Amino acid sequence: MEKNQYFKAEALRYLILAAQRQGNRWLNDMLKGIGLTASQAEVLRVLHERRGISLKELGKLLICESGSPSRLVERIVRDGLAEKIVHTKDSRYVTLQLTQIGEEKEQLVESMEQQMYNRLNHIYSDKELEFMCTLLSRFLEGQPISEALKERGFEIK
Amino acid sequence: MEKNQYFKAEALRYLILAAQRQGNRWLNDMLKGIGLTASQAEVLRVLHERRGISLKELGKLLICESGSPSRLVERIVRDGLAEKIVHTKDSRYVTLQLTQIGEEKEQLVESMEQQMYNRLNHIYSDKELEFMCTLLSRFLEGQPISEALKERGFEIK
DNA sequence: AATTAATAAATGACGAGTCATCTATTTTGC
DNA sequence: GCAAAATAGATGACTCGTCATTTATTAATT
Repeated sequence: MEKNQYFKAEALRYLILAAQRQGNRWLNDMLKGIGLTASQAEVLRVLHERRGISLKELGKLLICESGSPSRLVERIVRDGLAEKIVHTKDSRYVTLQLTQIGEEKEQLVESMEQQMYNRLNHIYSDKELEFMCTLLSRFLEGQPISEALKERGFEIK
Repeated sequence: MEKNQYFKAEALRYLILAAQRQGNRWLNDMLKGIGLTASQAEVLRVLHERRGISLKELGKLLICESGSPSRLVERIVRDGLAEKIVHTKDSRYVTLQLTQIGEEKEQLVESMEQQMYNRLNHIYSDKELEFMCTLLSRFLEGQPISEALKERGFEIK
């Protein structure tokens, strides 16, 4: 029944890719209703939790993007969901703050995400969720992205 | 220790996203050496296995893209790795074939992928790989992408 | 104080991804 | 045979995602 030594590793690779894409499509389908994308929604959630952080700090917290989220934020500002405030003491920094509309949309994002999490809770038992998280964490150990996950509180211990 | 009912589901969501991104960066780093992207590499692998399939059939087999891979293939043809041949009986169809250079690069892709699979085999036991595949398959059950995975042979049974 | 380093953010360039729409061709149903 | 429906692929528009480079500002070095 064994194909070759790489069979399961390759299957895992494509299953992770497929799961990420599928989940993204679900979320984007819901978010489309309020004119947001999954990446923009992640920014709103982070800015709601940590008002006044800089672009650089935001970048270190996002999972959806590894570099500087300049343009992601640019579109969010353009759409009136957040505003940039140049730091008074060090004008290299730009701090970010959600607008009233941004805060309102953030609330809607939360409820949409919960629909997705309900779905996951329905598919998987608590132990299964935990086991998958543990195994995926092992894969990411030592990578820069692990810092972001840790900062965001997604540590499974 | 429980944060809230959605904590693990949310962690899983972001861990899958992070793992997909991380794996993609690894692969792209390697592939950059031969001027390819991970998506292009997937196309080469599929076209190597199934010579002469149409764009539509290719689209149904790819995990990296859900729609029609018109432009992905466009760039591969532009770079001289494959050629399009209009079907003689039904000129709506375009069939695809790797060029000599395309075949050579496909071989290099295989060996680079194996490096990644070796890494996965080192991180995980056989049972762990299998369990993760089983659980991720459950998430994708009933979704169109499952057909692609099945066609590609990534069924864990 | 002037020059150099370092740092934050913006920008250019490119290739994905996705959805909607358009074009060309073939099938179908009468 | 011909108009309508179906189908394959191309294309437009938009947003990611990533890397490299540039710009502006501050910190460090001499």
